[in-house]
Amino acid sequence: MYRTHTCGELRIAEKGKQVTLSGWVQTIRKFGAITFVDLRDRYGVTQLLFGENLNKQLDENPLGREFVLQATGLVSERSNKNPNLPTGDIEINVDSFKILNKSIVPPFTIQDDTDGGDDLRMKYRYLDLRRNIVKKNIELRYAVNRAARNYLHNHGFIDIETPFLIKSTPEGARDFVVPSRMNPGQFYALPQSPQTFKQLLMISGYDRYYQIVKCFRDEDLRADRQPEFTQIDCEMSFVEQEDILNTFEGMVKSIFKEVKGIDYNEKLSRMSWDDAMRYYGNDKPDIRFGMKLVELKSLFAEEERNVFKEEIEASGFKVFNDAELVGAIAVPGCSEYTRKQTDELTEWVKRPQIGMAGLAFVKYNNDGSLKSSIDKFFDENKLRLLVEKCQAKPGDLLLILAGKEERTRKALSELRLEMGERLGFRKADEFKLLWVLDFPLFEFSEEDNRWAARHHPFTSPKPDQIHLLDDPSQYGTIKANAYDMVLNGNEIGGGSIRIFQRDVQEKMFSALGMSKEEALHKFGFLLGAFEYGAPPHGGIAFGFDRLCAILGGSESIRDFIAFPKNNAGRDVMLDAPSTIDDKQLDELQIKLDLK
RNA sequence: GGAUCGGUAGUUCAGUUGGUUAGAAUGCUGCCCUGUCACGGCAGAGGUCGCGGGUUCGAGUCCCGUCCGGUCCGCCA
Repeated sequence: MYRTHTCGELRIAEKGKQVTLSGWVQTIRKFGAITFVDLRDRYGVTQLLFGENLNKQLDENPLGREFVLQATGLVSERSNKNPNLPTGDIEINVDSFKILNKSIVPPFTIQDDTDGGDDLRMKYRYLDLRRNIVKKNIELRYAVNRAARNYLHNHGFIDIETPFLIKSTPEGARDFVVPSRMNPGQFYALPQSPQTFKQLLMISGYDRYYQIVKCFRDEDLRADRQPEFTQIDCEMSFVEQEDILNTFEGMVKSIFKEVKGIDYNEKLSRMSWDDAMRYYGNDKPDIRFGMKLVELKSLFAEEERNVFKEEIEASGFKVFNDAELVGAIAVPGCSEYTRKQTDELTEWVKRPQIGMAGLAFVKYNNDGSLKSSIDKFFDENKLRLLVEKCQAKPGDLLLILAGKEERTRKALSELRLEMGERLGFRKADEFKLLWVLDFPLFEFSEEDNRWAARHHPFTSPKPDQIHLLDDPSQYGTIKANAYDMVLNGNEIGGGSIRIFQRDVQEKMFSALGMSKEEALHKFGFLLGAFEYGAPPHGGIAFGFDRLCAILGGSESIRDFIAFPKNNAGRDVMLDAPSTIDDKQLDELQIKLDLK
């Protein structure tokens, strides 16, 4: 028997028991005649005491860090207790031990505050996973998984697996493809989501489906984006949007309760997509703090802008002149910013990623006076108007951006988040959930010069707007029965009520610039299925990795995935992807012609 | 496709204006130590300064290229 107990469970109550533990050597502390060893396993750390009688044996079989050790001895009360350790009242007075396996010196220390860099940790991920801090994340992930499953099971959902080798439909993200040996020249695609399968399951009558499932997208990575990631994928029949919102509000609250012990009692806030864009410049607002965007253009009436035109252009601040959007945020308590600080913010918005031409500011000083970077263009009355419009308070710093609508909105949003971050308004232990509703059905793709589905092509328009699908000039105004759940400024879930009638779906495909033949070729199976009694249905999918990361207080999902890819999509441990043998290529009848 | 930061001891990093033998901490090895738990003390080993080229009397330091890693933009229905 390798062990009678784990390294995390022994307490003073077990004093006097003869036990055997197995685990990894965390640290060795040698004191001449006696030696302390901290033995670690998944469950914790227990101190082993090697007395004088074992010195000879230790000399012959020296221990090292990360050796796998089995030790038998008596549970003893420590003379010096360690209150920082759950097992800190006891130690094992070892009378025999056995080295089960040796270890070479690990490339980084297996500790919470490891000295290892990311690169190295990923290369030796199996060692990194031994670290308590990473183990906690992996355990948290399982807790979220379990909480979701429990909730969904208790609400009548069943888990049905859907295939991974499916058909490529180049709509949306780029597909990962897999060559078919038995069908030379043909390829499977890995699913970006089980979307069409879960809709087919609704048609089959499995009216509550879920799956915690891998999805694949061949797009560039980010700290919160991996090429293979996991979704909590759900679909329901005979439901309206309200049913789905309530059901999954419940699921997320249940996850909060079970995983974090948080009672999220209030009903989730709801915001229209229009309002999200207007007040936050963003379809996933972080509502842990205010600093809403204020549109100021109305204050710069045409004639007044013209009055200042020349001066403004001469000053280099011409953006006010022909700006599509002039917007501001009132940053609380920053009116005392120095020139250096405002200059730094100006540089910040000028970075290519933000791409603004400049930044104007108004300091609303605590004594009520105003000081701005645009004093020479605007008299005090005008500045007062700005301040009032922003509902600023003394002590606030107004930051004003102007330019092209989309870019400026985005920049204001980024600036708001940045200032929120700098001022400590984005606390990792505060959680604010939000539904964003009424997304536009389409967005125009400049690249393809056509309308594209904002969510996906199976999303239903608002029922009273379905007729607008017949009028391309109205595409921009159609709203969808689509919804996102947002947690602290992150989209954690999104879904929609689906189209379930063949003619509507055909119109949708046509609106997306797909010919009838093309639609049949790509989605004939779905169109056909719609003709056999498809029920009204809708669903949602949650980004499982991202949800775990946020609950774990991290921006990066990599620490919540046991074996993640790096930012070039490589697994640095396996060194994958890699080339394959000529034999494999031959079998697939594939010839490489690399450019 | 683009921007940006980084690459120096096993590891994390410092290295001034280009100037003698490239440092610190930690880890590692050895010795000492009977109550540590970030043990302590003494001694020691450990370097292709990512790689290639260039400028220079002289390059870790400057320039060009390249590779690797982090972050971001584009992209991600």
